[in-house]
Amino acid sequence: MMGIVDCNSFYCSCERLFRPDLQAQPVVVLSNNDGCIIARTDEAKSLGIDMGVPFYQCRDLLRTHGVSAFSSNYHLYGDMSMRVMDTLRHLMDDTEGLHERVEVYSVDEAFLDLRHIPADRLVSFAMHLRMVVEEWTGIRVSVGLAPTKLLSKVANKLAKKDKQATNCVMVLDSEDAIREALERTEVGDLWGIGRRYAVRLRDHYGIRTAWQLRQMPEEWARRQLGGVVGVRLIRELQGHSCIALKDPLEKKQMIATTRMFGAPVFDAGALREAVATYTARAAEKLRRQHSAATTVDVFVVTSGGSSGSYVYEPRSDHRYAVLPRPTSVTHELTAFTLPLVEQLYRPGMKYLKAGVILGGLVPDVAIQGNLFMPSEPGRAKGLMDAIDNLNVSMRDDIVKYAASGMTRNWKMRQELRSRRFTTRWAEIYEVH
DNA sequence: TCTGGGGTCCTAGGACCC
DNA sequence: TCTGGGGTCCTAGGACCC
Repeated sequence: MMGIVDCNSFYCSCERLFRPDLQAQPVVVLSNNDGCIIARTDEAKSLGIDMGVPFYQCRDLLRTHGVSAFSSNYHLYGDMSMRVMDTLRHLMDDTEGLHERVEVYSVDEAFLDLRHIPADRLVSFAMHLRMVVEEWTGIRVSVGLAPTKLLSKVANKLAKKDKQATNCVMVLDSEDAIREALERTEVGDLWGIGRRYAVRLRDHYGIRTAWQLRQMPEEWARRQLGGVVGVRLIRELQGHSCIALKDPLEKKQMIATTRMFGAPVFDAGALREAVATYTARAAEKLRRQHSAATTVDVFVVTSGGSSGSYVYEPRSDHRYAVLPRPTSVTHELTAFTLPLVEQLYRPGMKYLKAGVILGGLVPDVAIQGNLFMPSEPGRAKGLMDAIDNLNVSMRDDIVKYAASGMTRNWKMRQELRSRRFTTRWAEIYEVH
């Protein structure tokens, strides 16, 4: 059996931990730049606040109903996520240590491999997980258990839908239970079926429920649902597990840092500062997983609507470069990303967003030399280590490159952020 | 006025190799 | 009239996820 543990309204739950007065109150959390709603509590959902709605469009509704809104506080959420995942790993501890049983799938979700739990103990084990995680971290979770990853996601979604009846736990351990669950699940709610496929399935094939989809032949899925991806989806629906737990040691294949600007940018200087900053941030992530990049890609998003038009029509453009030799050194990367900015920049354009994507990642231990470049003396590597250590131990960006700029008018807005209670001494929770 | 950020996998098609 | 077979690697683009 497979399982998935999913934190309930995760970002909102994190905010409530330090605001017990909000326990039964509606709460929402906003995306970067305070742009749109990305997390809601059940109370907020029942007020009709949808996922992804722009903040400015529902400001009045929020005020009328006394909904508390927070800017996203990734220090807090990241730290709480680590605590939840550590708890899960502890509870899934495997004395034989043959393989990992927990796959951290996202900041608030983890898949579990439950082959070692006897069938008659699955329900009580799921209850136990839920209880201990809440006791140790204060975060409530929902648990879905089933023969495959996809079916466990189905179970989890149904558990969350009716928390009273299910106690946030659902186990699909019989054909009857699976059939009933799939009949109650809309095809668009399935993991792997997005909006495009959902519409096509409904309009072209009259398929509305997950149960209907399960009856379709594999060859049809191969043609209509993205090749082998579709075939796997059908098999998983039928209860044949074919998406295994992922190895936690796997490294990322690309690393990106992209941001919407706090206010539109018009001049090349500010654009260069932003790209230099994003390059530095991406390079930090690169060094953390001990990789080096062979390609850099810079992209910008401009406001496409002609002047006077109300239509929001962003357009994007990008340029990339192949490095003469893989590197993770910030200034070696900016030496390539900044010239790309010059290539992209057009005076008079209104820039809304920019990003840096590092690709062609290789391990940084055995970087392949280039016949035509002087070999890396190791000094730059030492400098990077020193900067990374200072920035981690002291505070964000105590040391940074001048190219990143000092004014940073383009920085994102975050007007409603709570304190970083668990990761900054100066912001720790106080009891008087 | 104001609409997030960071990833994954897969396929098709072209260049190139022996 | 005739014009191989079997690969790899790369990029662009499309779908999806949270």
